[in-house]
Amino acid sequence: MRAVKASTGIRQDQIAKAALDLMLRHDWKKVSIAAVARKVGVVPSDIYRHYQNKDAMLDAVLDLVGERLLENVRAVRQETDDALERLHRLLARHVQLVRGEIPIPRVLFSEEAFAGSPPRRRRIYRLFKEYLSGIAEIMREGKKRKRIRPNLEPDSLAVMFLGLVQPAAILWVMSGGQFDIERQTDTAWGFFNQAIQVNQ
Amino acid sequence: MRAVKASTGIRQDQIAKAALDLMLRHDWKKVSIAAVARKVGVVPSDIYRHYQNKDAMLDAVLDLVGERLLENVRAVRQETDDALERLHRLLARHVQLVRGEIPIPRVLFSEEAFAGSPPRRRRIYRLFKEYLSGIAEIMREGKKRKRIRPNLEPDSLAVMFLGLVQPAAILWVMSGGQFDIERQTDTAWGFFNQAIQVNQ
DNA sequence: TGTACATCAGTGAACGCGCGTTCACTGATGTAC
DNA sequence: TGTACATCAGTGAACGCGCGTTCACTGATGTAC
Repeated sequence: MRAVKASTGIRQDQIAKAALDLMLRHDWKKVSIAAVARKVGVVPSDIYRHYQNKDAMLDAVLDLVGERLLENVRAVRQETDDALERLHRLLARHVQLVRGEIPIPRVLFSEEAFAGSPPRRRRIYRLFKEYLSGIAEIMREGKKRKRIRPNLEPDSLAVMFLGLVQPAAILWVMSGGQFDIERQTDTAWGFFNQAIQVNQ
Repeated sequence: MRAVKASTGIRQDQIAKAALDLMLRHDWKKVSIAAVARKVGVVPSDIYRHYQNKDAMLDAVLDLVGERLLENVRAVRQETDDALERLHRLLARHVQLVRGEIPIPRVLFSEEAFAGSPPRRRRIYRLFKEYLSGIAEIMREGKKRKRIRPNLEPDSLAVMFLGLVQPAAILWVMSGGQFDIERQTDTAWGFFNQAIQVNQ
């Protein structure tokens, strides 16, 4: 049965999302053009109508992921003024992304991140850095408002902040959902929060 | 030129080490039988004399990595009695492994860890867990000797400990060695150490 | 000590599968007159 | 309002490359007598 026509703009988006979704279960190499096409409801060769090749498709997927991460930073900034509360919520949102919609570990620790073409690697590195600097910015403001201890360096602290989720996220994926990521990050947050906040 | 004969025991070891070495630069999928063979100095088909298939080869590689990690735990236990010093040294050793000899991120966060066959995934998960429980054990002893605060839970703390290196290790690999992993882990350790130790 | 045979590691050609990509086509949708 | 043509998304067959794996072989090493 012939698929209903759709404009390239729409299809590009559908394709990127389908690919990202497939990455919940497989890594990029195993996400075949055929599988993406099947999910979108077209035939493999039609993908090439909308993306130059598989590589260009990956760029679109990376954009999606980056967008989601930065969106979370923006959201928690709006939700509250308190740096500690912002971080707490960001952590929760990050966990939600990992658990539900977005295979962050598979995208950010993918082979492409480690050994892809230099421009691709730089792109992922930049994405990572942008997220980190969003986190650092929250911390900087927290220091100014005397919520976070003055002797701590925001940039290093931001990397440590990621360390609160990362091993947990990996254990969670690796265990097939067995590992209790919520509990681990809750505990980790309690510890981290305690260690960075200015004592009243 | 025909390769010099060697016994299967020796070749198996050479092959596993060659494969692990190649993983410093490529992920498992890209580590071809041909490349491993070339590195060992034999012809691709000879690999099958010593391993049933590529999968069996990966098991051997995982054994190597696991062995190195647990070896570090044993070593720092012997070097000093103090829990905090043990942890500090373990962190340094872990960084050394990442930096130099062993592509820990590529092995432990590999596609095989995330989506390999269930037995393979369980195997890597177990390896991870063993390392973690080695770390937790050091912490438990530290609590007993009143070096580590009594209100902290060793198992969660061990995962957090991994969080001190993990993001840094990934940034280091991703940036092609640009990111200053030493500085980051030093800072992170100072922070962590301060937060877990019993104040004198 | 030498000879004959068994054992086993190393070789090279060939096979086959998965999968990304190309290409000439079909048919639907939009637009000019 | 209807017709003709241009544009562009969707199709299916075919190609080619990379790579794991097989297999019948060669030749070196070890061992029995």
